[in-house]
Amino acid sequence: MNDDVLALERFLPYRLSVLTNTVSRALARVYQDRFGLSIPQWRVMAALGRFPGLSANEVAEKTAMDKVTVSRAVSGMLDRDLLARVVDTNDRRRASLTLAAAGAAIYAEIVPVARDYERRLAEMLSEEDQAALDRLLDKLTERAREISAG
Amino acid sequence: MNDDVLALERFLPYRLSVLTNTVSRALARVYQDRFGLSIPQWRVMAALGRFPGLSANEVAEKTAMDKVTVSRAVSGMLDRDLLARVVDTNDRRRASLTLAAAGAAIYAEIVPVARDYERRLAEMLSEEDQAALDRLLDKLTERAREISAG
DNA sequence: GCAAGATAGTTACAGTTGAAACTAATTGCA
DNA sequence: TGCAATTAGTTTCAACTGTAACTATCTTGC
Repeated sequence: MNDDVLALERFLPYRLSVLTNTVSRALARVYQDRFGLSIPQWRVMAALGRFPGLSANEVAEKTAMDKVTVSRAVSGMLDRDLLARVVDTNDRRRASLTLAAAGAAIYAEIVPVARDYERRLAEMLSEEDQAALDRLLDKLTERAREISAG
Repeated sequence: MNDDVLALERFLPYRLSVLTNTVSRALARVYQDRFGLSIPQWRVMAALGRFPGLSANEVAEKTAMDKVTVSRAVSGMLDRDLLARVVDTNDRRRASLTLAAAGAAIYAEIVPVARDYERRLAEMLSEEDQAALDRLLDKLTERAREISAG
C-alpha cells in the first residue's frame, strides 16, 4: 500500500469498530426484544448479578460506562422493579443495588442466551485461536488505555 | 465460573466493546481537535482518499455506515469545501464525490497520524501475534455477519 | 410511452448520548 | 467548630443517532 493512502478496510480501529457494532447490534436486539433491556441496562444487570450490592458508581467502574448512563439505566430498572436500592446508613450519598426478584428472573434467562451468542461467535475458532484471541484482546485493551492515559 | 453467573469482564462482546470504545474515543479526540472532523467525516475522507469519485451510497457501503450518517457527514464537508460534488450526467440522482484541495491537505496530514496510532496500539505484539489478530478479526467479523443475517 | 416499482439522497422525528452544572452528603483541615 | 474541597448521584442541554417518510430520478414491463 502506498504510504500516502490508507486502506480503511485494513485499518485496525475501523475493523474493531465494524466488528463491535455488528455484535452489539445483534445482542441489543435480543436484549430489547426478549427482555426489554437496553445495553446499559443489561450491563448493570450483569454487574449486579456477579457482584450484588454495588453502588451505582461501582457499577460504572466495573462496566466501563459513564455514571450518567448508569444512573439512567438504574432509574429505568427501578421503575420496573428489576432492582432494589438501599441507601447506605453510614454514607447517605451511596446506595447499594441488588437484583430484585423480577430482575433475578430475567438474569437467569438472559445469561444462557448471552453465553450462547458468545459460543456461536467463537465456535469456528480452534482452542489455540480462542486462547490467542483472549490474550490479544487483553493486551490491546491495556495498551489502548495506556495511550489514552498519556 | 458458576454456570448461573456471567463474568462480564470475560464476556467477548463486552470486551470488544470496551476496547473499541477506548480506541474510538482516542481517535475521535485527535480528528476533532486537530482537524475538526467527526468520525463519520474522517471515514468519508478515508474512503474518498482511497477511492476518489465514489457516490455517497458507495461511500456508505465501503465504510459500513448508514446512508443518513454519510449524507450528513458529506453535507458538513461540502460546507467547508473539503469535498467536491459532481452530479452524474447519465444518472442525475447520483453524484460523484472527491476530496477538494482543502480536504486533500487534511487527508495528507491525517493519514500519518492514523497510521501512527495504529502502530503504537499494535507495537508490543509480535509479528505472529499481529498476523493472528488480523486473521481472527476477519473470521469473527464474517461470523458476526452470518449470525446477524440468519 | 407510461404507470409501478426501484434507487440516490435528504429531511423529520423521536430516542440516546455525554459534558457540564447542579444537589446533597461527607471529609479534611485549620 | 466551620468552611473548603471531594464524592455520589441527578438533571439539563446540545449534539448525534437511526428509522421512516419524503423528493427526485431512473428502470421495468406491458
